[in-house]
Amino acid sequence: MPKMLVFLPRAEKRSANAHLDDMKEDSKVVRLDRAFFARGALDVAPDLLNKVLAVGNCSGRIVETEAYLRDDPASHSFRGKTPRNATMFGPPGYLYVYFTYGMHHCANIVTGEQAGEAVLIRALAPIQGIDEMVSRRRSVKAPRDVANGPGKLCQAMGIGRSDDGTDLCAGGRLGVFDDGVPPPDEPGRGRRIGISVGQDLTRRWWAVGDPHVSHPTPSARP
DNA sequence: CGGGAGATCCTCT
DNA sequence: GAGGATCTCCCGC
Repeated sequence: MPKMLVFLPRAEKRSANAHLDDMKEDSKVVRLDRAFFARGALDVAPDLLNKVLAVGNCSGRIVETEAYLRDDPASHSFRGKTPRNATMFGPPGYLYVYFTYGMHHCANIVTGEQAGEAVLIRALAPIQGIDEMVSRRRSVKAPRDVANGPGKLCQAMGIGRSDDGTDLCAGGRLGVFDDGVPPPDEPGRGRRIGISVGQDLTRRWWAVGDPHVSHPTPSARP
């Protein structure tokens, strides 16, 4: 595993993986394994709420997710495998990153058994490496606006198309962790954001009341 | 805070 | 060519 050198503050003497090293030393923190992601996206999506997405020195709590399956016209996998969405048809636990609108990236985690399904990570509550995340986010200062959207969180975490196909269960600098905080007992559930088809499906989940959720109100009433 | 327009380019038809 | 699993800026309340 290469030591990734990101934009660490000069005062920081820790390695880019210091955060992950800290998490490994904490017995309460465990990396989610293949089995977690091998389930259906409709089960994984709500279970990912309150889990921690880590990329090198930065991490954030997942507070909003959406599920995309093959039966869904809004899913990239709806019309079959292509060079772009190939990762979606691979094994679970891999990161599927796509580029859209000519300027944004979105990060998904492949679920199920090679069935072309994945869970879109829509928002994070920053935990560690906040300064670094802010530095990658133009003029945004408010912590609330650093990663409260799928494109924003990719920019903040430094996730790009080159990260597509990364195995999150392999122990690398990208991973999802359980730090002991359980998913919400009653997560919000409603319609997804920014799609023109498959709008009837309620496949979006979020942590109710968390200020980092991208769209707290629009889909609150499906 | 909410709505609307424009940016910008990769992907598939 | 058309259309995005979006974001920022700008306007109005």
